[in-house]
Amino acid sequence: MGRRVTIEDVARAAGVSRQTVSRAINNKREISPITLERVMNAVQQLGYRPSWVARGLATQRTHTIGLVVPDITNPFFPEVARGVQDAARAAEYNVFLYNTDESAEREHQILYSLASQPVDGILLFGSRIDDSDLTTFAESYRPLVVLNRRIGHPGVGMVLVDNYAGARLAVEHLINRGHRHIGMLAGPLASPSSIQRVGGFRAAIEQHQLPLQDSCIVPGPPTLDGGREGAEQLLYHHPEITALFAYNDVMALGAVQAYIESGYRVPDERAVVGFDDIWIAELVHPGLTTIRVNKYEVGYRAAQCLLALMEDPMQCPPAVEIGVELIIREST
Amino acid sequence: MGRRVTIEDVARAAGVSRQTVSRAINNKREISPITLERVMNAVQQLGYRPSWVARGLATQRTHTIGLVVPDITNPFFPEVARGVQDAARAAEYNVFLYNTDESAEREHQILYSLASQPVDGILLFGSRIDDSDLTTFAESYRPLVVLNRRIGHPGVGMVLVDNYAGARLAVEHLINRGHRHIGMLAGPLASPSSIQRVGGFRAAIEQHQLPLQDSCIVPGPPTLDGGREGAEQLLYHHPEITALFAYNDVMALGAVQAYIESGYRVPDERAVVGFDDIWIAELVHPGLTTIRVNKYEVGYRAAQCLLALMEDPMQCPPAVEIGVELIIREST
DNA sequence: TTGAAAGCGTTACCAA
DNA sequence: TTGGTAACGCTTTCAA
Repeated sequence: MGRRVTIEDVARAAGVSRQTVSRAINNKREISPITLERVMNAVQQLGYRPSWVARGLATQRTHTIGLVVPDITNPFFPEVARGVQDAARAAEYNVFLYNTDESAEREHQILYSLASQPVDGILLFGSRIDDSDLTTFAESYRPLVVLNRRIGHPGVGMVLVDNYAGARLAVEHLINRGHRHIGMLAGPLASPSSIQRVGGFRAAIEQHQLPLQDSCIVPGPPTLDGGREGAEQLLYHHPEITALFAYNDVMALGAVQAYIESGYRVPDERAVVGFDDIWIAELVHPGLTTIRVNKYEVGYRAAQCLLALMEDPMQCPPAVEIGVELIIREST
Repeated sequence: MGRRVTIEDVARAAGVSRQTVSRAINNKREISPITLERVMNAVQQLGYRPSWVARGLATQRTHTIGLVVPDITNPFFPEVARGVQDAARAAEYNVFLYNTDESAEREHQILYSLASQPVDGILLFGSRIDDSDLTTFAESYRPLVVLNRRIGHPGVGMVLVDNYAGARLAVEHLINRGHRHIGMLAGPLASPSSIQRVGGFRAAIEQHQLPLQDSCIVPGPPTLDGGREGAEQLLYHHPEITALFAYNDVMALGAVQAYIESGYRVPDERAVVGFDDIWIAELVHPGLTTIRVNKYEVGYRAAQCLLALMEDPMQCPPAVEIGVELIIREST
């Protein structure tokens, strides 16, 4: 292994000062072509690679961002993460990944620990802490971009998926298909996107003057089992419900399973529409009708917003709006 | 925002030296209970959080590992990543995530850049560079754990999925089902796990003295389209083939789609078995017969191995062996 | 265009 | 048990 090659070694080899080496490798142009070449040769020769840690300490910037998601195994997030990575890579940033497991406490821990971590900015997706906590954090902290939350604060960026419109599209589609008793699997109660989707759901139902009891909206974890159990519960308490709008595709898939296991045919007897349009939505049978969200775009644009914010931390960037689209398949 | 609270501020507030503060926050016990308490009070009061960057520069360790995967949107990897994250978190390590896109060149870039990055160790999954490059890298570098490669080098850990046995299990299952003309979708040629799976495939075929032409083994990207195209190609050139063993579940799913679109019934007329047992394998219709790999375990144990290696970088840890299991569903 | 000196915030080493 | 001083490897500031 040997000792690390430092800027000092390069300086000595090239017969210049450390500072000159620094200028050379950072493309400052207050340097003569001849010295530049000499330095670069020495860099090559010695295989010098500047230390990001030392540089980070000197500049107070580490070229690193933290990506916080509920759970990377939730199929919504890998694509988002991919978008983030690609945007980050283009700007030569590294990405730390953290999972909160939908736990506000865990999220707190991570956010708190990130304060001493070498990150220049944070991407917070699927946040479960409450608004006041988040604002406090934003105030004491560096640039931050949040998903599906309105935080009007300098240095904080927002990416907003049009959950409300998406939910309405879903419900109206079900109504068009002739359903009059529609339930909802609401997902995690603490999730802003859940609140927004429930809002759109209610609005559409009311607008069409359909019956709606609160007990027709059941919360649950955004997982296959969460969807299955929610559907079973509704089947038991509200057998009149013939169609379900699910918080996300995974829950929708669970619901379809529950229906089929209970002997119902989908879509003939029971219909289900999901949200997100994860890649398997078109592979399963019946194909899942859903609201498409461009997940890669969510990640990519969030990262871009963060990068801009890190350039100028005091700005209030406009919210990044992500549109949605109804994708009709066989489950409705 | 204000200026950062440093160890100096704490020292002043507590009326001790920086060194004493350092001892206090690092739980060294060469410190009297009274001073410890005084220091900790000051830490609380000022909201002091040590800087990982400064600490990293001083200790030459950043408590960070780099996780390199081909593509986090390939459904094999989120679970692996999750295992890594959980193991890393337990040891208070951060995880950088990088995607190579199955490109050896890109992998090179990442590995090379990681040399100046603040990581204490690297987890390399789905590597596509050749053995000599990898060995060179391992030599000049810090602890490293690779998946599905035998690199006998101090400081390098190995996690080996039993691809060979898995492939044999798959093929023997197909043979038991009465198939005599079996093809393989081999996945990425440069992938060691592909080579191992092809090896197991050939061995099983030969042992049962079944016919096998090289053209019955077609490579392709490990994606849905890769599987679909591979299956179509085989359908065209080798219509006698009634069963397919696919490099992974995603390709297998693509193959099933291709068959169904071409009017074949699965499993009655054509059978397919995959590899990995990703979560949707049991959701699709027909459910996919596959070889189960505990992906979370792969990540978790790889990370543990790396953590041990970072404690003692010169050891040659035993390879971590990951067993596999045949899961029979409706596609065969 | 170049170089010297002073940080950046921490820990390591040695002396008190 | 404590504190002083010197790293760690780089950039920034200012002077030449």
